[in-house]
Amino acid sequence: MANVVRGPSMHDVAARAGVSHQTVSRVLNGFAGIRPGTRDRVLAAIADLGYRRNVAARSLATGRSQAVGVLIPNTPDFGPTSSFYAVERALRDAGLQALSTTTSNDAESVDEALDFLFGRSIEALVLMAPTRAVLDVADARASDVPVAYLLTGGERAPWSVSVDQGQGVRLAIDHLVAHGHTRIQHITGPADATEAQLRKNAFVAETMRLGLSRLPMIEGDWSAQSGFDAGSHVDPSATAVFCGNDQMALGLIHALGLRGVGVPRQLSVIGFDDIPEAAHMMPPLTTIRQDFRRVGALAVDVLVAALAGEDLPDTTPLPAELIVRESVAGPGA
Amino acid sequence: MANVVRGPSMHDVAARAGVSHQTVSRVLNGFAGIRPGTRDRVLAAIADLGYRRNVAARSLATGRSQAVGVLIPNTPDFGPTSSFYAVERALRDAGLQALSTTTSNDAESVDEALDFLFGRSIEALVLMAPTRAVLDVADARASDVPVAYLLTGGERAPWSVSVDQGQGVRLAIDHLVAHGHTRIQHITGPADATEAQLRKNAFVAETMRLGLSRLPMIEGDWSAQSGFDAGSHVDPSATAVFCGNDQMALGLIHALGLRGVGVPRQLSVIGFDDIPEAAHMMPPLTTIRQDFRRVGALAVDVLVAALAGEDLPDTTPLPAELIVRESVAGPGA
DNA sequence: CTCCAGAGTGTTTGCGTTCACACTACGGTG
DNA sequence: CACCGTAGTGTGAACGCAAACACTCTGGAG
Repeated sequence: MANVVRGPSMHDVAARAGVSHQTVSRVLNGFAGIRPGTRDRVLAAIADLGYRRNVAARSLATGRSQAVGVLIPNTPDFGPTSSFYAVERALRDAGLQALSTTTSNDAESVDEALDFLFGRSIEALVLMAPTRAVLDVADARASDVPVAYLLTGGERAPWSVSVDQGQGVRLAIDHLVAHGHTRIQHITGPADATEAQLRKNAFVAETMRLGLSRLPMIEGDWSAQSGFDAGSHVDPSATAVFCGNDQMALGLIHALGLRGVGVPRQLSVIGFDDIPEAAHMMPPLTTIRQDFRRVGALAVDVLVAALAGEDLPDTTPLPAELIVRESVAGPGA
Repeated sequence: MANVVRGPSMHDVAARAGVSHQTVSRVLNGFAGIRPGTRDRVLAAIADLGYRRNVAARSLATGRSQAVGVLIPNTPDFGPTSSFYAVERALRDAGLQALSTTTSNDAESVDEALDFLFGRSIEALVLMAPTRAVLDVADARASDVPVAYLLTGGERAPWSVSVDQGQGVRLAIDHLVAHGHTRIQHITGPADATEAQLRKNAFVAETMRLGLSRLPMIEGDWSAQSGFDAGSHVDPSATAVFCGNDQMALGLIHALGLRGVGVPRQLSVIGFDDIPEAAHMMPPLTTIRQDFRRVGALAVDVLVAALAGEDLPDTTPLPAELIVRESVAGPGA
């Protein structure tokens, strides 16, 4: 305590401006009813002294932290990262502080991360929960603050913000079908990932609805490497593959190339996400775009509304968008 | 203030345990000289009440925030993101709180971000400064806290943590030369990016040292799209291209493919960074790997040492590593 | 001229914690 | 047996701010 340099306090500012510290507080908080001359003197004193309000004292006095926790999966993937950046920005714009922490998907790690966040008395939480395990851990602790869910694909509505996975999948399948494909195989994301399951379920539902052949699914883990590995398990009779994300599509196309299978000449491939690299893969990848930034911003809107006691904004899942490039052609074209 | 629910305080715990609040504090802070029985009673009371220490009050009393700011460029690229996650993790492991905020590279945005961070009275700062502009803004404000620099490529030593850009570039050039290339062209990162300039300078130095042909440089902006655009400006006499990063290499290879130029048959390409997708590009990309996570962790080590008043750890730039794949062959192979 | 309303400002208290210091009880020493 | 050191614990103040309340002017109505 002794060796810590403390900056000027309100009292110092007040002394210099010849007013009371309360007046300084009022100026700072934009209260009405301050004589312009007084306000100017206070402002000048603040500038002179380089005064900054002490956040700790403020939050102790008010009992509010102005902090919102953000739990981020520790994989530097384009989607979650984009959403996170959007969340951070929106939070700051709303005058809130983002308290972010990364975590792996195991229960212990999540629990520890939540301990950290709740320990800093966050007022709300953005939970990026790619797996049910993460969701379960979070559910296990009664949270007295509002929580917005990301990456859960609509689960926990209306508190979840998402892109409509089912609609995105249908966009993909219908595009393949429009090109004449009936034997479509699916490389899924990891079994524990909520969005992977949603895409898988939607894939099954849509192929059944359209009466398409049912080919075995191949499970990947989102990584390009797993897409590559999946390449050796592609059904010989398949004419198109719907990949759970773009990275796996990249790996798959690599593997196919090694086996002399041309995309899209011999096999069509469609991805999901539309990462920036998708446009420059060989061939450029036809895929389903998700607006990650918008999703992140909307999550903050939800929390801000909740904190203000207002009605929540509309959180029906946002539409995905088909991006047509060159990895899809007719079967046997 | 009235409508805010406040949790139990030290006094509540003390009352329940039949001790003074000071004893509770001592137990919490792990002071020696507490009778085991007393400690147990306090611990039990804490558990019963679900007591959590109030961070605001603590930091007001100590004058320390335990918070370390992290300034992140708002581009969700693999490298910075990986480093950021490593920083966040290391900070938490060190008992510090990461206060992260993203920013674009313009002065105003950076200034605003720094306002935010310093306004929360951070004790140290991890500055991810990809451009000189960011560095300049940060320099303009006298910071009384230690700052660790990332992405500056060794500038601001010993406070900067980086991968040795020069050595990485030499690795790349030497690899190309070993394959018989003498006409190597360079696609640079954006002119304002520090690391881009370092790579460029190292490229010039190394090609001169080896007496290689001097071909015009092409400026990109790190994006795959800019690499693609660069494709139409590749010198016809070049036999190899050294790309400032992997994404640009991806775009370049795409553009070359469109013009019927095979990689590496007709032109060799080498990247930089080794993003996870590099292994599955067509062809798999030979590139220079940077250990982003290690760099992030080391930045925290620097700050922790500085805060503890200890000697700084060794921050000589870390070595880059050549990853040989298939995008490099002999000229006219 | 007195009174009152209200604009503008000051005073006091409390937020939950740590720090500095004070106190108590107990055992050993001279 | 008085004394002192020390282990264990308590007391009061301070941290910087916001909230509640109290005060002092000024000008206009009566």
